[in-house]
Amino acid sequence: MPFYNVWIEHVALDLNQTFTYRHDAALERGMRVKVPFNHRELVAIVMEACEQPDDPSRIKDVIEVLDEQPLLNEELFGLAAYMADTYVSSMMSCFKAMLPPALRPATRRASVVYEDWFVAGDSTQPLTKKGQETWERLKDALPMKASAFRKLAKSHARSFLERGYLRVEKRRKESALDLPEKEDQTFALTDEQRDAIAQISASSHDVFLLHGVTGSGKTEVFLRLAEQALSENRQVLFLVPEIGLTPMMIARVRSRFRQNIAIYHSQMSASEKYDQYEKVRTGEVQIVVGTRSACFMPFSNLGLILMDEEHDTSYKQDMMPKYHTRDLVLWRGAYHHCKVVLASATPSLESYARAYRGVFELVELKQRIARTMPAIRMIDLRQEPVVQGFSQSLLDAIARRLEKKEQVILLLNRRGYLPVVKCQACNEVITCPDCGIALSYHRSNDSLMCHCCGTVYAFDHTCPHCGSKHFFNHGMGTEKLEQRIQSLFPQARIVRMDADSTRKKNAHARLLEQFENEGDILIGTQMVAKGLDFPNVTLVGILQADAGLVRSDYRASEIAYEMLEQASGRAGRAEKEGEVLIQTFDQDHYVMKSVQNHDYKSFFVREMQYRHLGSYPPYVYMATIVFSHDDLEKAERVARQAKERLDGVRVLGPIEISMRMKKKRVRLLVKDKSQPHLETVMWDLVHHFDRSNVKMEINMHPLMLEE
DNA sequence: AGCACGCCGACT
DNA sequence: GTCGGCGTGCTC
Repeated sequence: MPFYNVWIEHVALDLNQTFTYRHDAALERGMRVKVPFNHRELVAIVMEACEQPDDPSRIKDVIEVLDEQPLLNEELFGLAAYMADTYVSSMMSCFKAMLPPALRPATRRASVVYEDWFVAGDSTQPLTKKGQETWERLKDALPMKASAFRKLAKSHARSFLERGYLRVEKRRKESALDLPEKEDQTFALTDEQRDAIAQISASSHDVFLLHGVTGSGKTEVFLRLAEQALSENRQVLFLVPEIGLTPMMIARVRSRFRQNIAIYHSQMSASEKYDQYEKVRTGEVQIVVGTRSACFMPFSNLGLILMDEEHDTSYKQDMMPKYHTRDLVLWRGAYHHCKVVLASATPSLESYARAYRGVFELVELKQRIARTMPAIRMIDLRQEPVVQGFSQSLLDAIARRLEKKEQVILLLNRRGYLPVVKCQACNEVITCPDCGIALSYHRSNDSLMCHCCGTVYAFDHTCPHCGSKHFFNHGMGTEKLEQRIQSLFPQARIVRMDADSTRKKNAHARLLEQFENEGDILIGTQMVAKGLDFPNVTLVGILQADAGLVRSDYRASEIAYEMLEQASGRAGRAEKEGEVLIQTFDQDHYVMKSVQNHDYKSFFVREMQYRHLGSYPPYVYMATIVFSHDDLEKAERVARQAKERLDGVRVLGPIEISMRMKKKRVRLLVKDKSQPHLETVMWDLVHHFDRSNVKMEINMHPLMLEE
């Protein structure tokens, strides 16, 4: 049959349909071809052979076949279709997300990137005195990247080359990430770990939620489960939120499985990604450890999927297609009839709710290995004054730890920081009378705005509860904090970690190493709350603990709980007993109470009531639609027209949100009890709504409403 | 998406 | 008279 339906290269939703071309030789689904399309040549992916169309006069010929073998197998084709449906995206955008860069439709073959390295040559030619010194200093560091050597040797590199001290060698560009080497250690299992493994192995369920407190030895459970799958000759997918944040965990998995493992993450070069992808496809490796994009690896015989820190928001992609890794691995797990283990010390409400209802099987690890949970102490800021961020209690505690040569982590909570307005006299936050949500302050026009219904209120600088005119001034940077703590403890060696200091490649890992080896105090934003495991850290101090609680986002409490609980888990991870101090204005808040007792379940129960009352996930499914245009009026008008069209679902908005790419933006929030119904309604909008030049972007199941 | 076509204003 | 601005329509 010489006719084929293909998906063309464009990712636009307007072109989310197959086109028919003619080709006389046989083509297989998943091969790339080059085709003429609207005055140009495009790459396309073959979907299927088809009958001769009704109007064959328009049909053009395939220009060239680009692959001998299909790039995507039947499973991955199915996954693309599921992803496109679920996230209201085009098939092509899904293909592009799934394939490593080297194999994406527009690229012809894997491009291998080389870079210059210097290796030592054997030369005895004379050098200048300065040159000799430089050579002595640097020769032992060879071989080394040419660019790095040039930086260190200043002007000498050229003369070294000319005189034969250096030779240039082309080497394949490698990942910028250095993972630590680690000796493999197999730990004896505790009874609890043994039970967890036995429960998962013996169960007839497919999906598990492993709820294990920080330090309960989840990694060893993962490794044992992986060993089991491997012994049955099946492959293992091990997902982590960000490679850079869990270097020790990766090192442990790698040291256990050595040659058997592929690592896949966003910082790798295109050719490295391609290599790893091929190794999985050919079955050369059996285990893949990777970040969210690793969920597309071409496994043939998957036996186990592990998803660590399943609550982590980096599992949700924020570009089209806006997929959540969890949904995709559940689909793949079902396809391969293999077990999926979602793990976290602070599970997402969605996952825990499913475990609660028995959709997933709950497995718990309640005890730390040979240690107790750290003691948590609330410092009531209504009783004790804060001076430039610190209470006296916290400063005393820091001094005690430094004296004992132990390490301290200080966390400044700025997550999702929105400038809410809180009264100094009565401690109330100004809220929207219609929505009951904290209003956020907008400096530009000195007004208060509700990010739920979009109403703007004038701010008369008077508390509506008590009439006071004094408000708390939230807002302190890590830099200021560092200066302050340095002046109080001049001897202390301080490492600061925030978005600013970690902008450079590998800065993250370098700063952590610096802290572990020669630091006393680590100051950082919430990024220091995740995954770190330093045995000598015995005190964790949290400043502005309630900054997140008064956020207008419906997930504020969940995020705050997660942050506090994860941060507490950083203290006392070895034999030394840990201590956590939380500075709060609101120690009776249920988030604070639950954290203090390490009681996730009580947090869950309270939070679910709130979600139920407000009609929020997991009780409803949500989607946002963002309209963007130069002209705000026009974007709003089209948004209102779209709202009219959305039938049988609840729609909130439109509200104006922040500008992006110089475009004004407005947002609709859509809610419905049925996921399939929500999908149907959104697809209907995409197909039949005339958005007349206004860009429309859909985000299904968004995690962040502020965009 | 991205290109051609078309219909208007300001220049050699 | 033409060059080029970007609105509209179409793509097997």
